[in-house]
Amino acid sequence: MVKDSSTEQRIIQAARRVFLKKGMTGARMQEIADEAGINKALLHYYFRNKEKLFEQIFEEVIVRISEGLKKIFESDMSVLERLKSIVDIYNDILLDNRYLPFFVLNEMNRNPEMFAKLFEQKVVVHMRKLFIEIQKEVERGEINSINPAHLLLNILSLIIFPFAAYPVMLNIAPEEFRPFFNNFLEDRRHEVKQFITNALIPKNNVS
Amino acid sequence: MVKDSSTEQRIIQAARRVFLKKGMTGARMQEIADEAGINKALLHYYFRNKEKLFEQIFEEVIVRISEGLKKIFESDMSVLERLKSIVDIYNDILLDNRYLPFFVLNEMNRNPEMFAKLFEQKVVVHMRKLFIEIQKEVERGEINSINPAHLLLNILSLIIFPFAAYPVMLNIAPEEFRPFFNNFLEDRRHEVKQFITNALIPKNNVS
DNA sequence: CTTATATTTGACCAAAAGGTTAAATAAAAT
DNA sequence: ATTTTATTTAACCTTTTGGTCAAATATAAG
Repeated sequence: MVKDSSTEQRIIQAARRVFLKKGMTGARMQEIADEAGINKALLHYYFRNKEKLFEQIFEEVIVRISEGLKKIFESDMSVLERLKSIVDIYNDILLDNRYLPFFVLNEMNRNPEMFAKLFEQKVVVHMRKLFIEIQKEVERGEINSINPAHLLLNILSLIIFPFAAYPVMLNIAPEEFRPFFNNFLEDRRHEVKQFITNALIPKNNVS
Repeated sequence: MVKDSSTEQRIIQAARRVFLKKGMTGARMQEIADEAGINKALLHYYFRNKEKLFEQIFEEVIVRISEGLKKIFESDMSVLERLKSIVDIYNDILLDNRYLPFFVLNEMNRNPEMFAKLFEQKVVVHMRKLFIEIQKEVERGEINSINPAHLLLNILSLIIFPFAAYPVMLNIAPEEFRPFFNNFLEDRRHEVKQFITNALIPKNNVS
């Protein structure tokens, strides 16, 4: 007899929902069990403890994030195109799961070592390439002079942060300004690409 | 006899440290007591419960954040100057307390209503002004066309997110790239101002 | 000095939350 | 059909954690 994969899957899905929404410390095993429609004992039967279950979900998330980068680097594009692809890919991922930014930030802060370790193997290779490419592009005068580390973090910031801040922004925005927030997160894709293009293309380079 | 303000102050300082670092759910009353050099009973003698203590710290934080905005609006500047001032002021605040972004995001997510409510009274007035000013500036062609909501969130993202992401970035950055991360957070001030200036000043407007 | 008031503590309590166990049930293998 | 293995549960245990209390100590007032 084989372990019932549907129950295991239900648990993983439930854990994903709860952990993403509330983080490791905020999540409750009981809540995950309820969400999966089982009891706590069964939850512990499938996953020894909270840590183990969390790690599984966490790794899943890291994989999803790093796969995005990989995709970009398998294709053949200019730096600006690559950067725009990053925007597209991560905007998609975040639209698909709006709690991801909170989750990632939360865990970054709670356990930077684990985060760095998992991320390292999967992302650093690509980051290194991108760093070098950006530097070359700056030297060639194709884009404005900028420290690649700042540029990359600028882009990540522009994509990720708004997903975390959006619910609050919407709440505090007075009625009259609501129209500005229609379709807001979907529009980030376009807005961010426009913003970084404007910021990077040299002024004397008007086409 | 008057309540010993030094003990109360020590508690508040300890609570600030712990809450900011670990958030409401992650913080432990025992840890706050230890950090303040007292025991839990005394902690509860000064502050009825965790919620009350947390609210005090939380409000402090909101006040600090909103005071920054107020300062900007009491002075008389162009929109771009105002936006640059936001960068300066918040970069200072964050340099002074690097856990603030994590804290704010955490609480934004945990309790968006409370956040919105407290923020509303103190920030919305200024936000409304800035929205209108940005729109005017766009209409006059002084800056590139942009939805004010996106622009504001762009700026906040560029300032706030890197403080949360920096420790991890540093960890995963390979040795060879360490120089790019020297003085990183201090440089954000300059980098962000440059970036948004480039992004906002129209191309045909080279001075 | 004595009384009153404020401060501080150790010991304790109750609830929440993670985790275990033994027994029941279901499914597969023989 | 019977044995074996996997799944599921109710009840229970342990640790963590927020919170309380009565007693002790310090400080100020009369």
